[in-house]
Amino acid sequence: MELNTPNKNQIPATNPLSQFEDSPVFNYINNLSPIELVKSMHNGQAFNFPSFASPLSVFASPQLSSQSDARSFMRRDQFSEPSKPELLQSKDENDTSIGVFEAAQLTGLSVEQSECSTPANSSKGVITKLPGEHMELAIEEPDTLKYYCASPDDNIIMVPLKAIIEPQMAGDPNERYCSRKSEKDLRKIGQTGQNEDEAGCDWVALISDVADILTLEPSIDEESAEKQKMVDPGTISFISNVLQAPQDNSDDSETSYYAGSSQQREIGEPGIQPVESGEQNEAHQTPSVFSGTLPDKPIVNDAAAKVDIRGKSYQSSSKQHKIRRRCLVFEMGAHKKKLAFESSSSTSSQSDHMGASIEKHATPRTDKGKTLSALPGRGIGLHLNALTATSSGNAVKIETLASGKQEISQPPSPAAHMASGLDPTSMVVTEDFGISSPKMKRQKFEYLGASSCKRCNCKRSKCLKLYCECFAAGLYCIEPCSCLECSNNPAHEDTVLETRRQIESRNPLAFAPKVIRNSDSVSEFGEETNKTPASARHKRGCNCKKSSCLKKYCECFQGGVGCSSYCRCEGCKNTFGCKNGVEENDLKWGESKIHENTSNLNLLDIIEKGEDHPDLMVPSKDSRSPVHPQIPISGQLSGSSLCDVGPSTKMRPIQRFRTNFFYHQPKYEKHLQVIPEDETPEILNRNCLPTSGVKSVSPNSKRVSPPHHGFGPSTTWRRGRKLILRSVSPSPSLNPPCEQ
DNA sequence: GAGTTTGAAACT
DNA sequence: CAGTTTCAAACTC
Repeated sequence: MELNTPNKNQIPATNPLSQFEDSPVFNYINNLSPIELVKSMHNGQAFNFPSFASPLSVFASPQLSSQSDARSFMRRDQFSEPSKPELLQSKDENDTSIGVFEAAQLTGLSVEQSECSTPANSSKGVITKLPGEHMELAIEEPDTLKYYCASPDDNIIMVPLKAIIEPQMAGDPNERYCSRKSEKDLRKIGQTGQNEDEAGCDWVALISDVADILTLEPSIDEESAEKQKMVDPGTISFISNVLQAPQDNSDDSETSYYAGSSQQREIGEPGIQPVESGEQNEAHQTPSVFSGTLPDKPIVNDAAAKVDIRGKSYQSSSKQHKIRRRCLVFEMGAHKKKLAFESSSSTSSQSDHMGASIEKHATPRTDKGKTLSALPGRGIGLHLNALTATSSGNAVKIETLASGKQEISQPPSPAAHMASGLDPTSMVVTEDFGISSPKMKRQKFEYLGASSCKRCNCKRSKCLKLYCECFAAGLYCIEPCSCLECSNNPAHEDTVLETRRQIESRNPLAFAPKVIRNSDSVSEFGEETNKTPASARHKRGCNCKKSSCLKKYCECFQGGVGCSSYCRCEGCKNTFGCKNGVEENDLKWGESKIHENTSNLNLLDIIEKGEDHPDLMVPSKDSRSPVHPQIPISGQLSGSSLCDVGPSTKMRPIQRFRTNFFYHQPKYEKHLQVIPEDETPEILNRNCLPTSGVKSVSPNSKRVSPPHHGFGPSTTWRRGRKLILRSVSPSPSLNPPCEQ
């Protein structure tokens, strides 16, 4: 996060941005969210993440607003000549700093692209290239956003933002160089707080890649674009689109997949070639990773744009639906790690953390029915959900297979670490398709406990129910699966999507990560919950009766998290600590012991729920209270808190997003799935209610309902909680670097 | 590998 | 919403 955080002080006085900073717009934006505004803005701005635009849509009528923004963007784009003050002016004119901002950034993308592709004439690049296809693309994005806004699948949207940006920060100098050409312009356009030169460069670079795709790829046919527009959101989210990240420079063309519709486009990006480098790849990885997990279309798009990767993309000759199964597996063993990083051309850039890398897998792998090469070492299964718990700064590795499959490597989440006792730094998440035997299958889950690359064995569900781990993970079944009559495959995509939709309609969180980190939700509010050892928990909690939560029957246990007050388990002996952990930790911090281990009701939990439970923020139909207690009572809300966002969500979409707990999730993690799908907006809105307070517990359900107004005992508790939290020093392993 | 246990998911 | 059934993973032998 540090990297991402723009440091104005570091900006040279001569930096052109300084002028920009003086602008009212800049100030205004800055004021909106003092903390990391820049970052968030950028993140949210990611052009290829239509979902970002969704802030508006999320809170209001996504479609309209999205399009509106888009149009505005287009107009602005035309206006926005890189070097012209007009941009600034337009911003000033613009009522919304954010909306404009986004537009501006989008424009910036175009600009960047133009310049990169045509260095000679940077200023003209934008206009000259916008027409035609580019324009369409720009417009199209909004549409996509629209879908995302409405789709429950949005859950992941926020993730990519940081993911992308941050990696970019460490981007390749070469790339920066390219970006720099237009950097100045970009800054004028989109720069709000990102004054830091390097950051700016990276950011620009990121955009530029996207822009490259948009502008450089003449081959993109309109038809495809149209189809994408038509794509069902659910489809997008479900399908495991994969970014192809060919890293071989030798590859002349790169393929991007518009997974959103399961359709792919082939995009040649010669212009990006120079940029491709290990670092570059690294920078791009993150997005890629998320793309796989997230609602696809936007991300994929982005991924395609960003991921200049080597490795052959999985292309379909006839725009077939490209669906790939993605699996995340922790690969244990140093050699694996080494492989992962060495193979990637980029090992380097991320100074303090393992570099993310995209590597092409030498051994071709294929989708179900084809031979898969086994990876060396023993893999630890990591469900996508597991990513949610990953601490920021951890390297993410995406391994793109020749067949189009991707491997995503990522250090295990804290929870996983806790569960496994493994050194986070020694682990790499790798997709391992080679594990097919039951033994191996089990091994996958050994440490993380999170579901990982699933290989189901369904016999009656056709792999279209949540019983099926593949389906539940949003993956198509692949060869290693032993399922019968499987319908969870590209051939039945429609069915799969429809089923998914149905399930989501029943339970919007059905495909959400089962394990979430508390810190995610709370960080927003200035809490340090993530510093609590037991910072992860199961979304719904378990209901174990006989396993004492000590076996993998228990989802909490399996997920490597402790049981929480959400659990209805009996005789819980979960060693990961949540229930116990909370108690213990709190006690350590001086809080009086309030609850029993197995107690279903405990004030700490209640409090914790109120503060830490993103998952509490569930759809209205969920019995759990969505109200976030912290806001009203604590009075500690940061300026960026949800409440602060204020009524003008429209005006400040990004800000609003920023306040979203998702947004604050550590860079590479939670976003992927932690982000609840549609409910996010609702949640946020509710959270803003000033009346929300500490939740009351229902003995039976262990669910809490928000007290209405009033600072009763709950307030006290809450306060106690806060005090405790403040006094506690974060656990390094669990605490991602402070974003600030 | 077969059978049992377990608890989530689905159903009523 | 609670109780029951179905299901497949986890587990045991």
